[in-house]
Amino acid sequence: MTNQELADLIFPNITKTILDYEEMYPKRDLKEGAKVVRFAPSPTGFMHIGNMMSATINYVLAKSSDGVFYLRNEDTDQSRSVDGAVEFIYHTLNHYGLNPDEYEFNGKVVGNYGPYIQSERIEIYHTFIKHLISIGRAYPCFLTSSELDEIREYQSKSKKRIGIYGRYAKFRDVSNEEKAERIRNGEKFTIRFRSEGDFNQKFVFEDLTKGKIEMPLNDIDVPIMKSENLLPTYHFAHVVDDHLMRTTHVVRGEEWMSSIPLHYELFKSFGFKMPKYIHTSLILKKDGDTIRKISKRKDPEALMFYYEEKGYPALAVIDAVMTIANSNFEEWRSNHSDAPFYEFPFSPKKMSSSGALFDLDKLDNISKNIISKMKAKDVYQEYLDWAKEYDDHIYSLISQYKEDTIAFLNIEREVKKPRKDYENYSSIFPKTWYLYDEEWDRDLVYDFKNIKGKEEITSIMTEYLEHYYKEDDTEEEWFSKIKDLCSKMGYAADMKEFKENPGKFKGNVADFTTAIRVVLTTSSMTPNLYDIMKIFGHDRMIKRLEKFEEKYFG
RNA sequence: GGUCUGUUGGUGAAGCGGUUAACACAUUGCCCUCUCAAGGCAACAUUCAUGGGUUCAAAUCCCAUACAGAUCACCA
Repeated sequence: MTNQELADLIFPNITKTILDYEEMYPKRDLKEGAKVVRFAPSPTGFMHIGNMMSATINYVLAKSSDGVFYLRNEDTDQSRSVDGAVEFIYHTLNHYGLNPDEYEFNGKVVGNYGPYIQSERIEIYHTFIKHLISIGRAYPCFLTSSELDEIREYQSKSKKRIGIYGRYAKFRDVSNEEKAERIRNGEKFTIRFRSEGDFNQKFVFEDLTKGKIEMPLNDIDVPIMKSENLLPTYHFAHVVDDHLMRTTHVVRGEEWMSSIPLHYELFKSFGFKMPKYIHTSLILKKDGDTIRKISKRKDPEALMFYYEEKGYPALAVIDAVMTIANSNFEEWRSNHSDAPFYEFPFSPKKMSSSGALFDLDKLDNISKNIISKMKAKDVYQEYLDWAKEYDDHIYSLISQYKEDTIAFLNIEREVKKPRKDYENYSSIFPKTWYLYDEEWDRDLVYDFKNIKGKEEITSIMTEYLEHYYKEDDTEEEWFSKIKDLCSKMGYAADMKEFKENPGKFKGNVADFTTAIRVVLTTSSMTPNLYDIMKIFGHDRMIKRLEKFEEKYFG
């Protein structure tokens, strides 16, 4: 029995040839140097920061070369697939502006190289497997899982290399007649690649970030098709898909590095050119004294949900990821503060070859800078969008007090050196709640620092409101009045004077304004008092004073 | 155990045979200041995992050791 006959027996319904697919998916007509890249997650878990980094790098590579960025759903492991994972991937790419040029979602296919969902490509895989069987480079293998276990156990006990190779590849040289017989008897089988490599020979592989690496040739007969669902394994799908979709650059995690010898041989067996590879190092996490791979279970910040829930601006997350990917991104960013991130000249060579810790402090810093440069109304809008999704109470408050909220967010904004108070939208409310009258029902804690004596505080406030406050004072007028009243009541209006002679005064301007500030906000740490008073206006200040008296005088 | 990769301060890192070992974040201190935030100025690795070697000269080249990580599934 010939190999071709065996192939026909296994795949009787496959009539196309690999040449048919070559014609169906011709070389892409792109300009010289254009990169074709893909983001190819498997829906076995939710999108995490490592995926995000890979997607971002892919996007930059495609955009900066006028290439193509496509999305491929690697769903060949259907038993482990997680509900909602696919939706979340689309949502996340969209949220961060990493929209693919080609994709397939909810029955809609965009692009000429699909299907973009692996489970829909089964006929293609079978055609390619059939081809391999017909040329003697693949064969059905009837090893059961318990036999496989035995082999593995023996190998590890006797310290031999683990895997189905050489004499362990029991069905490699069994006659086609016997194989056909077993198939006709309904025996389950997997299709294995028939390796021709010699483990003692080396070849040189060039990774775009790690450089030249010497590796042994593959000699393992790996499964390329699973017996259960007849879907290909990752390795085989990678070769077929990235060839047919004309991928030029594969960006994937470092954990794939060690299957390079296999992929190398697989591509060679078809006579296909290998794409270029960028193996990215893992994102690590410091856990006490040890450093380990970031974990979806232990580290909330590993999953992309975290950043949306906290309300980080999408750009901040992208910039933080880019900073890890290429450390010179930061410098570029400071010189091109308004340029889209994909204009950054990303270089795979500049990627760190050791794993990086994802630094949340750094993210906060990047994010504070980004938010500080936004216009108040834009901050408000994003804050509102965030609240709508995650906090009904805040949402209704800030909708109701839109003008006040924007005015508050505008304090010391749009100046050369704007305030950097907020690292994300969830951190705004804890710092601004006192703006809203409704919030003053809570158990109030006033933090007065140096000013002691509630009568003193009340008289400062009363005095100020009755005789000094004027709605349309400029900031200069306002402050000189504060100083006047301040010295009239025995406080030093001038800080230097106070420092030279502290014993002469009850306190200084700072203490004096603290009293006002805390009555109005309960906090000694707020933005510019003048601006806050402007927002409040006379009546609300009176109300705040009443609140204060209620609390301390009953 | 096999195969690969990596190791520069608290973190991310620059560095590519001769540098006071950049820069950013964090931290600390001072200044400025109505508080805060910001800003300004400082401090923070005598040393580049360790041990050898090459060299007039090494974080940079070579070798060994240690440690860390990845992988060795009909998971991706």
